[in-house]
Amino acid sequence: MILLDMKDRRPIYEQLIEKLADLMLCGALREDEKLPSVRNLAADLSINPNTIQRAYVELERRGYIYSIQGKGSFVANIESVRTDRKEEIQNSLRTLVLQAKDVEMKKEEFVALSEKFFEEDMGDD
Amino acid sequence: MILLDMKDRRPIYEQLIEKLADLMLCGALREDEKLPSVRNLAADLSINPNTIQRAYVELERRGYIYSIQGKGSFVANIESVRTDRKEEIQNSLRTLVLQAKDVEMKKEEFVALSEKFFEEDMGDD
Amino acid sequence: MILLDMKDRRPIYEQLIEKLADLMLCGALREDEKLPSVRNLAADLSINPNTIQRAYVELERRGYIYSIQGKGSFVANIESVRTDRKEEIQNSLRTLVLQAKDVEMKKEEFVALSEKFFEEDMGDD
Amino acid sequence: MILLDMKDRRPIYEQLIEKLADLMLCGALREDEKLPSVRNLAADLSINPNTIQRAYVELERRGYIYSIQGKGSFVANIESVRTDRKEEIQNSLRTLVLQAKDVEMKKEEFVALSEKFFEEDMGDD
DNA sequence: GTGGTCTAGACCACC
DNA sequence: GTGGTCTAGACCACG
Repeated sequence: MILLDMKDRRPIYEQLIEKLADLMLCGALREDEKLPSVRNLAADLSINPNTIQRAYVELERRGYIYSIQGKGSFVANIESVRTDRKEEIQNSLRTLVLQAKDVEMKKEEFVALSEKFFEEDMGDD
Repeated sequence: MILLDMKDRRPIYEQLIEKLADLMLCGALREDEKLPSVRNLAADLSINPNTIQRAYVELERRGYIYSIQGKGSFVANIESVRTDRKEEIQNSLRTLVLQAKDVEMKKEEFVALSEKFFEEDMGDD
Repeated sequence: MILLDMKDRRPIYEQLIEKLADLMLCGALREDEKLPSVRNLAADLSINPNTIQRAYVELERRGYIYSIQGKGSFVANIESVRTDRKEEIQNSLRTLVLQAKDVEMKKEEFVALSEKFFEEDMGDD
Repeated sequence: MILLDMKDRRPIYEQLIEKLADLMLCGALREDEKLPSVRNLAADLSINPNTIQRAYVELERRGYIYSIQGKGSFVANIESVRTDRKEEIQNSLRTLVLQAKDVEMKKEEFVALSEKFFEEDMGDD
């Protein structure tokens, strides 16, 4: 269900956050559905429970999940996840455009690339 | 000439690399022009010479500059810098498009945003 | 009669204690009136009977209710509940005033806020 | 400089956050001043460095401090700390007023208590 | 069994 | 030396 990339320079807990958010966005985890327990997921991924816990804490802080002592962790409002992610994308796009202008890439070229990328992975959708 | 942001979470040597590459791209540093000496730049920016050295080593590894023993470091082929940066931008754009599709952002919306960002900072150009 | 908030971070038994005390204060539970049985209340709220039991034990410890073997639990002296609660409020207010002084909030501002809060929810009363 | 209460039910890292914020508010820690290093403070308080780290991370998340790899942690904008705290106090006060109304405490009594508390610790100021 | 906290000790990147 | 991440293993409160 979740694949970690140990070669990735980003910390594991950050990868976990992203992967879990992705699962919510793609519908694999639905609202109020129970997430795997800290210990189970740790065993599945063969990493330390503390690392899972850290990811869950951050997900809760962001309002993506809610945890209940003695019961487990559950998916909160998915729409807020989508909104957050959309905002992040806008920010990334803005800085990317700034960089594109630095290398004198023209608007037309940038847009053409965007459209190409949008279409080339259509099979995944 | 160079302003570092100590509060930026990225390592200083990385900021340095980016800033120096930017200076090459914008024409402030021309081909075969001499870069400031490690010690001078360290003094100017009041940071550790080791940090400058690390940035220069990385810039040389990427082929952006070349060093001559006893003479200093010099700007190499700027066009290659531009090409590299362009490739990085393409990769970033590809992953960004993938994320956009995850949050169900439509191609039209993405392109419209891109065009907006291209135009809104025209004054800075 | 009682609504629990499973997403509330406080333990359920603590919420139960507060809610039951509130019911006594507002007159919904009168002196010597019988409380619902542990099993009934557990069924009504669909939570574990142990949790109800824990709340009842604590309520008895505080002298808010008394239990008779084989008959059930009953409301004790409500006035003592009110007195207790009042004392807690005084303590909270004292520490809140200390904090207010730490952020250089003036007495006048604090009192004005208090008066505002007293009046703004009058409709609920 | 910092005293922890091991009997306090709140987690140590939370107490630490509060104490450090207090030190900023009372002027013992000034803007851009260096905080004790994670390891030093851990040794001073005889607790685990991880616990200090956790407090620092949360303080940084709230924008109270900023950390620089290899250099240390530093006090950020104190005014924002004060503003945050003030908001928390208002929220506490609002719920406290609601509770006061539940026990039929009159506005006049509440205000009188507030004023008394404001004056009785004047010696500490 | 579940989440939440803490300790002890390790390794890394950065300066 | 600094902060940042991770592991291993423990204990507690809750249901």
